[in-house]
Amino acid sequence: MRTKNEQRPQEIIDVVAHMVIEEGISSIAMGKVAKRTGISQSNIYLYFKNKDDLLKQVFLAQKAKMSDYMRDHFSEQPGAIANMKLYARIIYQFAIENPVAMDVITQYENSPIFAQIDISAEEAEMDFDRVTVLVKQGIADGIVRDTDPYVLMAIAFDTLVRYAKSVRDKIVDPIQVPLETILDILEAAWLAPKNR
Amino acid sequence: MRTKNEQRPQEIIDVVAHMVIEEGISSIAMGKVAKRTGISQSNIYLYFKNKDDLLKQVFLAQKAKMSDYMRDHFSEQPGAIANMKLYARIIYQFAIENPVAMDVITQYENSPIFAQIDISAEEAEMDFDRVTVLVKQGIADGIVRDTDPYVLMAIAFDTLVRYAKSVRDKIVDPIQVPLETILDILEAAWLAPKNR
Amino acid sequence: MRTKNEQRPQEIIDVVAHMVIEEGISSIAMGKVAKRTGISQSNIYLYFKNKDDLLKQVFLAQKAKMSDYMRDHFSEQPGAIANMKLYARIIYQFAIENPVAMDVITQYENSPIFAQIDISAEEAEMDFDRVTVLVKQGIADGIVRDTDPYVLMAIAFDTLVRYAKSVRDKIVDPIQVPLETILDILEAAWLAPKNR
Amino acid sequence: MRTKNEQRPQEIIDVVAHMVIEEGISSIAMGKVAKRTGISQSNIYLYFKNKDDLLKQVFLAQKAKMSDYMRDHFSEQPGAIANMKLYARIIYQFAIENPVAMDVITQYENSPIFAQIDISAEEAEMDFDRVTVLVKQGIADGIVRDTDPYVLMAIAFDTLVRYAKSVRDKIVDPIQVPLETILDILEAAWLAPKNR
DNA sequence: AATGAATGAGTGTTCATTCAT
DNA sequence: AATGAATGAACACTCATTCAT
Repeated sequence: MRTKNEQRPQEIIDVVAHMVIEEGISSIAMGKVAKRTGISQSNIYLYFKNKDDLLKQVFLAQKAKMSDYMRDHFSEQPGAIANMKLYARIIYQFAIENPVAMDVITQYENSPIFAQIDISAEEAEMDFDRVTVLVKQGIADGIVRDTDPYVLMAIAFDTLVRYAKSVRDKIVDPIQVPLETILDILEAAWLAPKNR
Repeated sequence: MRTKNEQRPQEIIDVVAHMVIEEGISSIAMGKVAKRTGISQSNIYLYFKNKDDLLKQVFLAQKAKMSDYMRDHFSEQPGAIANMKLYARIIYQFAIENPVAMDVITQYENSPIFAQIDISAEEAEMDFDRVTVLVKQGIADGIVRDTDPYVLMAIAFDTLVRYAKSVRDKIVDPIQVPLETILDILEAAWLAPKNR
Repeated sequence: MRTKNEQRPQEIIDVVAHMVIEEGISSIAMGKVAKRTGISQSNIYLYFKNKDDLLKQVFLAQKAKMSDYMRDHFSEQPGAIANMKLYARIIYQFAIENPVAMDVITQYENSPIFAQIDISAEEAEMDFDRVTVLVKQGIADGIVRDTDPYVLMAIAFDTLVRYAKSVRDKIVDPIQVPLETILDILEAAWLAPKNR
Repeated sequence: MRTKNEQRPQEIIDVVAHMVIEEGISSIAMGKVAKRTGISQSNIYLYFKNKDDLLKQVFLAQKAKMSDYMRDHFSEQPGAIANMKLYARIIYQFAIENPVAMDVITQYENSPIFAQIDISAEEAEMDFDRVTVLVKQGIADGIVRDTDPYVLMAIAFDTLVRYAKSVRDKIVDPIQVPLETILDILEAAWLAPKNR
């Protein structure tokens, strides 16, 4: 028998990820994927059950990339705010280093296709868990603003993603508005009122 | 004699906007649009050059709706922060009152379709112009944090959109985290450090 | 607007009927149908909801052909046996004159595809109704063998179909075994034992 | 050493026969066959030249089953009619005991696939040979109706097959219309007119 | 102006068969 | 001998768009 080409599924996923940011999820077509990867259309079905499965795998691969990146770079800091800042910093770094992955993730999360594809909730949710515990501690200690940690983290996430994208698209100049400024803004937003 | 035809394009746009949030941009089909509007398929081409044009008009219509809403509800307040808060409040109100329009806007802005369809940059950009002047004044007065106004307004925009969506999706409870809390957070983010 | 080509659906049905006897139901493909009719594949869907619908219409058209033929040629005779013989004769004549229709009908009725396609029972059932009443009368009069009329008619139907097919395929020589012989055999089978 | 391989072709044939009556010839797919038998898809081609060959072997196997059954159960009786009745009885019994085989046979014989697959005429023809000799003797003796023996036997065959199927499908109640009635009908059909 | 008819290109998916080991 | 990998051709069906009136 022929030996299996082990890298192929990953290769396909990578190609589709690029196609997603180039043309959008909605115009991903199995035929185009085949053409871009140079394998026959029917062959894609050896690795993926169907188109939905392929799209799901593409999304999960990017999520995994981000999770791995976070795991590799995050280490607990002294103080809730320091942890939150580190978290934000890592997201930015990831967005800069992996623009494709980041774009794919945000595009999926804003697409109704995403809702149709059956992705279990835990797979889909932003992985705020680890830092959320620390945020809660910060709130208990009176350092962090006493409100839903999800809201605080979401603000950070959205802001960093937008910032990274703006920098990439040259809408914002990172010299004039460096990452540190964004982190300062977020710190101000996070801090408990009495702590200012 | 008022002809029915002049309403038709708007009617089609409204229908498509609803279809976009129901099924996503990708599954908009001219045939379905024809069926939903009761207009013959070929007739759509009397009002729109092609599908891309239709989708573009749909997007621009929602943008216009938001601009109109802003114009109708915004009135200059004393103090930069008050203006910014009002601006944020209006965005939230619009998102709540016009979920379809808001969804369409964010869906488009996160999709490369957006880039492919020929929309001139000024049409696409968030219309921060009016409040931007006031923000700049606030910065000059030393009240508002001295950084790119676009960044400050984008944080507000993204945060409110996410908040409105989270409320709608019941991820965030508006009783526990009321709009005022979000505005407080934004105020903290906006204020010049020395003003805290 | 273009004027509708009214004959097209019928034309398609005729072509498919011929394809059925040439290649079998199972190898009917929309692409082949399109090629044979000379219209574009997508156009078939203007006239038929889908392939199942097309196959169903093809079958029903042949059934209708047979029903019409029976209606046009059957007239009540004096005596049950005379009626049954006339019925048998008409079936034979129809099979000879409409070999395609007859083949399609028998092929459908022996195919599991037939079961999958949703054809209401009354549409599918052999139309023995009219003659059945007369057979029952014959039984009541003691002329016809006292058993299920369906069985008696089915024997006639199967026998005539086989006979017509055998004649066509030159397995049986109609000079040596004329239709009258078959009818004699059937008469013997039908007659009540005491009437012999 | 008995190798497993020699049973494999037969095993495949049996599986396909069942699939034929479950889903019809048309939906037999080599992939499905492989899955059902647990043999790898490409391995089927070790035993069968191609799909047509497989289908042909399936058909011939059922024919052989019927021939064997006939050989095992038929024994010459005194009197032509007795022989013919026994023949008919055996066909019925076979149809009841081997519905799969019987269904496959009739499904094939009513399909042009049958004609396309290269099956030599003698393989395909109903094997009336043995009893035909006896029928001819009956005709010579003036007991059996003087006509083509093939016609007489075909009537019996078709009638029994239809009867068995009707009983199975509960269209005919075997209590109300027992096999003996069918045999009586056939006897009446067979007998030379003067012998009634 | 208005529209039903028409279609070629494309959609996702399955399939019989061959290849390479 | 045995089999997983691979594929081109086909499958049913949809679509954006144009045509003819």
